[in-house]
Amino acid sequence: MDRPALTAGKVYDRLLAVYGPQGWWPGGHDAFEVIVGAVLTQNTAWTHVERALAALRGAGVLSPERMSGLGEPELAELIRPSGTFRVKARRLRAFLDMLYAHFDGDLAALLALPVGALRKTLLAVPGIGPETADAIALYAAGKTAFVIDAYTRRIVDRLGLAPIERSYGDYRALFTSALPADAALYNEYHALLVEHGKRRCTRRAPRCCGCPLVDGCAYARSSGAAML
DNA sequence: GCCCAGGTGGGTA
DNA sequence: TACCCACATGGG
Repeated sequence: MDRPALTAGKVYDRLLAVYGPQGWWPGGHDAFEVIVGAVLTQNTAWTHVERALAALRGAGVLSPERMSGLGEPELAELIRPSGTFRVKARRLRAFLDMLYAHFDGDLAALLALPVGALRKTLLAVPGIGPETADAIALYAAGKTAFVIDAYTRRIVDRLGLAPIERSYGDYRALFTSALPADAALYNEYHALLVEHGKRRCTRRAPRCCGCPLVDGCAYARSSGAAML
């Protein structure tokens, strides 16, 4: 290596310098709304999720109690704008079933679990996978759970930092082993990776130009420039 | 008209 | 284990 490796901390510093704080669910948000959003955003743009959340709010069912009283087809219809709505209605129903079966509908009790137990409980719900479980643990419960998504994997891969085992856990360890266990940091970092990932270069770009994560590029240039 | 979005689970080899 | 596919709307 003729250049020092980019560390997780340095990547964060550069992204924050270029994009600024992202402010994803920075507290003060209703935990249930965050959980519903985490499920609705699966393979879906956030703008679509916002419409579905607005519909749920408008119908007055954005709480565990009220949503539980809804039939699955009715719920599906409300969240239609978020795409794969029948699948997501089933997943929200499965979450509520778990919440009532094991926590008597007490969301605060679920979210008070230690991060390991919370994650395990969430992963047992059909339709909640590792990314959604970590997103809920981090953004709804404020636990130190680092979220790995498709953007993060791609950015890590293209920086040449891919773990040997390309599993979810190994990507996550790449960050958690290099960073202090700080939920606010994890929150901001994931949001920054998403922001950067959305601005990726065109598929055919031969080389990165203006990307904040590549040494030698004028990363202070327009954030609309080609990215990793 | 095509591609993709803050994934997950089921099926097949 | 490693792919492939369904799920489905709406913005660029």
